[in-house]
Amino acid sequence: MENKNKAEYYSPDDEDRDIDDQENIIVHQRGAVNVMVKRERSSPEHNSMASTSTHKEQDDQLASAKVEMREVMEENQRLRMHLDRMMKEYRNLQNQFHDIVKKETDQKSSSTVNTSTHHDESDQEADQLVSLSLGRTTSDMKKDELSKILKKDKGHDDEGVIIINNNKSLDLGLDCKFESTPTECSPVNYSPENSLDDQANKDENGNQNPKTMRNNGDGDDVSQQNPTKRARVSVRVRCDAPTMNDGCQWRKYGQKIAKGNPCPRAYYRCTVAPNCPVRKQVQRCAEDMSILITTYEGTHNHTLPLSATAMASTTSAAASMLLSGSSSSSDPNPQVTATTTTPTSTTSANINGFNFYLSDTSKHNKSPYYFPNSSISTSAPNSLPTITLDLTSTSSSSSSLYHLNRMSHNFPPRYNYNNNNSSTNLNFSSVLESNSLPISWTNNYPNQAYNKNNQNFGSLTFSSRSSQANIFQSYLQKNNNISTQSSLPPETIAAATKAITSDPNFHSALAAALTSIIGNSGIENKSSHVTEPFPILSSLPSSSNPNKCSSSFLNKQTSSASANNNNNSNSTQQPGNNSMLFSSSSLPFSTSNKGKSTSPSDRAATREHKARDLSSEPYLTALFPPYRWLQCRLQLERDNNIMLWNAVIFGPDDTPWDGGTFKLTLQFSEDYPNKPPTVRFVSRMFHPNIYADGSICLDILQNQWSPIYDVAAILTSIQSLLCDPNPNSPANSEAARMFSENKREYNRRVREIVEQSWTAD
DNA sequence: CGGATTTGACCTGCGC
DNA sequence: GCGCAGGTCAAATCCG
Repeated sequence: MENKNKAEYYSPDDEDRDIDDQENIIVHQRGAVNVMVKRERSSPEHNSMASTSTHKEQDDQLASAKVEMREVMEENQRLRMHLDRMMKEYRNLQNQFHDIVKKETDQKSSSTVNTSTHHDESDQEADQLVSLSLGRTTSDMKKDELSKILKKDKGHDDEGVIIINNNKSLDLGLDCKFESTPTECSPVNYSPENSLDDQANKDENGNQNPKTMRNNGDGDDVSQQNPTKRARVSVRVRCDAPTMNDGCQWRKYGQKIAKGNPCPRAYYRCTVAPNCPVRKQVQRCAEDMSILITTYEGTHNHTLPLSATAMASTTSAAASMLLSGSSSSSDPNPQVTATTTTPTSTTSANINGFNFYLSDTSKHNKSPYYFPNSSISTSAPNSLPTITLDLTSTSSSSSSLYHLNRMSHNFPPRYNYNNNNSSTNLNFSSVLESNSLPISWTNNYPNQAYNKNNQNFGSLTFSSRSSQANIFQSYLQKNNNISTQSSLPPETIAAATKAITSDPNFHSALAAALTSIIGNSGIENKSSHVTEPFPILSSLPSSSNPNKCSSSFLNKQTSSASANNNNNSNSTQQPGNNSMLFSSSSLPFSTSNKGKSTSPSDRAATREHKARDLSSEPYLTALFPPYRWLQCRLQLERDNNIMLWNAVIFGPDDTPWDGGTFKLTLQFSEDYPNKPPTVRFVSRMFHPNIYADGSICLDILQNQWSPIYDVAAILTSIQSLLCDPNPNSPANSEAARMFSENKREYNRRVREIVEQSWTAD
C-alpha cells in the first residue's frame, strides 16, 4: 500500500473546500485547537477484500474526521464568540477611556497652559500615559503605534505590559500633570517627539545640539531626551561581580576613573536593540568596595525580555516619581521640588513593590537608612537628578521594621502579621548583610545563569530567567525577613511560622481559601467564616495542609530548610500527567502545542478536562470584588518547604473589569511537591487594556506557563500599583460593608462568574 | 572570525 | 581661554 501523506491546512472559513476532497492529512489549526485527520488513499491495485476493508476503514475515519471537524468548528465558533465579546468589552473600555481623557484634557486646558498644543488628540492620549516600563510600555511606543492601539480593536501584544493611566495617581507618587508631554511627565521614557520632530537635536534657539549631531542623528539616543527632564536611577547593591545581572544585554563602551573614586567607572549601553538609548554606569563605592553602584539613564525603546522588566519598571517608576516631583515645580532642583510631606523632607512612595524614600539631600548628605532605601541626589548643580535605590541596607532592624510595616500598609491588614507578632521580626540586617543581593545579580555571566534545574519553588535558587523573580526575591528577603539563602536557623523560621499561623484570622482566611477548592460545595458556607474585613475567595491545591501554614503579605518565600529540594526537574513547562489537573491543551490559547497536531485521544482528554467539575480543580482564581483591591497573600508550608500560594486580584465590578476574572492555573508536575507548580496567567483581558477607572493595562504571561514566582512577582507589582493603602477609603469601606453583609451571596456570585468565565474559555 | 572589551584620544560643558 | 571632569568614540586587543 502506498501511503503518501502530506500535510495541508484547512481553514474552516474556507467554505468552498470540501473535507472529502482533502487527501491524506488535514491539519486544522485555529487558535489552539489542533486537529489532525488522516485519510488513506485507496489504490486500484488492491483486491476487493482489502479494498472493502480499506474503504470501511476510510469510511470510519472519514466519519470520525467529520465529527472531529464539526467539533472543531463548534469550538471555533465558541472562540469567535468569545473573541467578539472581548472585543466588545474592549471597545467599551476604549470609549470610556477616551471619554475620561477628553474630560481631563478639557478640565486641564482651562486652567493650565497646554504645552503640547501641536499634538492631535491621539497624541494627547498618548502623552497622558505614564508607563512603568514593564516590558515595552505605552510611552515607549511611538505615537503612531499608540494611536493605533488606542483606535484599533485588535492588536495583541505578547509582551507583558503594565500601563498606568496616571489620572488616578494610584498612590504611586507619580504626580505628572495630565497636560504634560511625555518628556515632562516621564522624561526617562522614550520621547516620541524626539524621533518625530527631532526637537531634542535643537536647543531653545533651534540650533543643532552638537552632542547629538555627533551621534549621527541617532534619534533614540538618550541625549536627545529633554535634558532638563532626564533622570537617573542609581541602584546600590552588594555585589562581588563586576556588574549585576539586571536582565538586559549591555555592551561596555568606555571606562573612566572618576574624580573622588579610585574605582573606575564603566559605561555600558543596552544592546538589546540597536538604537536603544539606555545607558548605565557601573562603579564600585569608594567607601565600601563591596557595594556596586549601577546608574541607569533612559528608557528602553524596545520590548524587554521578561528578565529585564522588573529592573526596568522599577527604575522607570523611580525616575518618573523623581521627575514628577520636578515637574510639579518650576524649580529645576529636584532636591527642592520633590514632594515632601514631613519636616525632615522625606517622602515615600511605593513603586513596584519597592518603597522609595526621597530625601532632601541638601539636608541629608547621606541616604537615610531606610529599606529599601532611596534618595534624590545631585552630584553637581547641573547634573541630572538622580534617585538612589539603596539595596545594601545597613539599617538597624528597628528602622527596617518601621519601613517593613510601612510597606505592609499596602496590603490588607490581616496579612500584616509582622505588625502583630514580634516573633516574626527577625534580625533584618543580618539577613541583608549576608544576602542582600538576588542571586543572579551576582552572576558574572547572565546568559549562563539560566538553569531550569534550579527553578525549584521553595528551593534556594532563582534562575536569571527572570530578574523580576530576582527582584521579588530580594523584595522577599528584605521584607519578609527570610532570605532564600538565609543563614537563619530553621527554628527561627519555624518560630515565625508558628507565630504567624497561630493567628486565628489566618486560619479563617486559609480555611476559606482551601474550602474554595477542596470543598466541592462548601465554599459559601466555609468562606463565610472569614472574619477579615475583606473577602478572600482563592483556591488552593487540595494537598495543602491547613495545619501547617504560614502567611504573610508576601506570597512566596523560601527558607534554608528547603535547600534539599530536588534539582533534577527538567522543566517547569512540562506537565505532569498524573497530577496535572488542567493540561495546557485544555485551554484555548495553548502555546505548548502550538503548531503541532494533537491526537484524537488528546482531544478527548481535552474535552474531558473541560467537562470536569470545576470546583475540584486546583486553579487559582482571581476574583473581583467591587472595589479596587488586590490580595494574593497566602502561602503554605509543608515539609519545611514553602510550597504554595494563591492570589486574588481585585477589580471594580462596576467597571469594564466586570466579569474580568483573572485565572491563575496551577500546573503540578509528577515531582510535586519537590518541583514547583507552574502557573499560567489566563486573563480575559487582552492588550491593550486601558480601563475606564484609569488603572491598568495588563497582559502578562498570557498563555504561558511560568514558574510560580514569576507570576508572584508580577502580582506583587500589580498589587503595589493597585492597592489603596488607605483601608478607610470610601471604596474599600463600601466593599467591606457589602461583603460583610452578605458573604454567601457575594461568594456565590463570584464563583458563578469564575466558572462561567472558565467554561467560556 | 566575529563580537565584546580595553583604552587612549577626543568632545562637551562648566567654573574660574 | 584654559583646565578639569564627565562622557563618548573607535582602533586595538582579547576571547570564545
